[in-house]
Amino acid sequence: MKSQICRFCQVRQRNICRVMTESNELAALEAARSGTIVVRAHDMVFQQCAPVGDLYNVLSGWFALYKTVDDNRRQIVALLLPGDVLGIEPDGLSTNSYSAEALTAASLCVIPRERAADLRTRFPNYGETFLWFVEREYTLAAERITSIGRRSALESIAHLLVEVVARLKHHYPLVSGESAPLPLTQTEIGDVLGLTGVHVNRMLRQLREDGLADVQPGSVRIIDAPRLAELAGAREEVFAFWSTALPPSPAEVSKANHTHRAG
Amino acid sequence: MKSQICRFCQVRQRNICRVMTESNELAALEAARSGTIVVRAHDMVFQQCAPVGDLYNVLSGWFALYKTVDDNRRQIVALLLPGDVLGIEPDGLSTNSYSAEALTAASLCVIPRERAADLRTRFPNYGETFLWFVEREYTLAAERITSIGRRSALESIAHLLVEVVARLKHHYPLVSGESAPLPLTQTEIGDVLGLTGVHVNRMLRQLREDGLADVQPGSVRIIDAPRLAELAGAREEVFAFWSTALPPSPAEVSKANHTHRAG
DNA sequence: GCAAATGATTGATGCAAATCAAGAGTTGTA
DNA sequence: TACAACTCTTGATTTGCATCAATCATTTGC
Repeated sequence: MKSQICRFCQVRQRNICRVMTESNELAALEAARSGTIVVRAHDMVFQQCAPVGDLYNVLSGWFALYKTVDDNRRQIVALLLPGDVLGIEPDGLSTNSYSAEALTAASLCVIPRERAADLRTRFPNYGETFLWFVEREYTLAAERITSIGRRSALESIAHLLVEVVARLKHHYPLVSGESAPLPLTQTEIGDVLGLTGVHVNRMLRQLREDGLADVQPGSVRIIDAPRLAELAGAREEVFAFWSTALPPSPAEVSKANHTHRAG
Repeated sequence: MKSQICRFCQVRQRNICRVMTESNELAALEAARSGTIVVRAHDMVFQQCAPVGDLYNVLSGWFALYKTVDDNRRQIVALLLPGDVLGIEPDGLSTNSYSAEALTAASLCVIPRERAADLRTRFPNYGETFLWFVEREYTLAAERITSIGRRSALESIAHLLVEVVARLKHHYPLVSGESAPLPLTQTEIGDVLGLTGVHVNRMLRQLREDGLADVQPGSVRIIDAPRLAELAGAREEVFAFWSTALPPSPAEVSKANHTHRAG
């Protein structure tokens, strides 16, 4: 049954919807969503100056959010992985402040913006979880600012690799813990870190020669995790958070939703 | 009466609390807050690796959120003005991901973190407004990433000046619209944009010589707003948002809180 | 009212990363 | 099969910004 799709959703345990476990909550989710979008690699989801549209949950694939300064300067402001929220914009902004495109073949769960607000209001724990995901994106953005502003090219690339592998562990308990998909071209890595593709190439070669990490088209292999993390200036605890942290547990959630409905 | 302080709060119309207008809502705010903190310029509010503490509303003054890479590299990830929320961190992170310090003499309204969560849950519109402020910070962070990553030093300084003046208009309808306080040293401007103080100095001189803006210790004067905005690559609408946008109006809010309590 | 910081300003020099250029693989496709 | 379009790679050159260094100009403290 089409209307029961949320019950069988593969990524529900890893995204906002995880706090919605009871049958009326699942029904509310199913009523709120307006469909699924499947896109190919390099398809654009929405564009910077277009009117603000729907919200999305990333079901599969990678996305890049980016801003264009002029025709030949592009800055990726966020990388989105399965479970992440796509379309964060403060209410009152009439046009998107960034563009979004798929980096790989991907799929999205579509939630009209006002229905998401309705869910947050009716189910406070859904609201709390939504907030948690936005706060998490903010934390990543702050880290990115630090990389671009004050870390050397080598350090910030190392940091990005460690970050991505940590975030991926969220979704795929990797066999070795040292290898992961990385569907980014060198130019795209440059667009994330404010560098040119040429320079990214040289820094990747150095990481390889130094025996820290080996980036091949489509994948990363972490060779010496401790030294790579040290180069990245990584705080152990923060990466642990990215790889394991989840919003408040379903148990807490359902309790709070109950409390609220009862009060 | 001490317990009635929120009713007379000067910045309430400009911060999260603006949606709490009815007397039970104000009472809830007053019960939630645990006090006011007054700090001097350069006082630290909390430090990067310390356990996550309270949430704050900025009542007056400016604050800087920053990360330290090593002893001699510092990156300011956000500038906070009156009305802004201080202490955004996703639940589950046990230590702060950044430090916070006052740039001027300033004051903060203190809200224990779990009580803020309680307010969001009990008053869904407070929750929506809280989310709005976090989303707004995220938007600013994305813009900062773009400045540092893909704009020249001159462009990103121009952008910062336009941004700050726009955000200040929120609070102080300025007489001329062209002049504003800017309690940042040149080194601090550099720490915001990933530049050295020396280079900031040269770029500021150029802005002055080109007749775009005049930054003096403690203040900015925008001389040619259109040309400065063009140099900044500013989208008109976005700056308009920063200078005027507010979260959902009290009218909408009180309606929704009612609806929810009734349902 | 003098000393000691602190911040602003300017010059000289060095380097990290951009830009320009060109060849080698790869992938898609006509 | 071959052509077009990417992507990766490497070398040569340029440049924007950092670094080092010194001199002023303001504040702050005693």
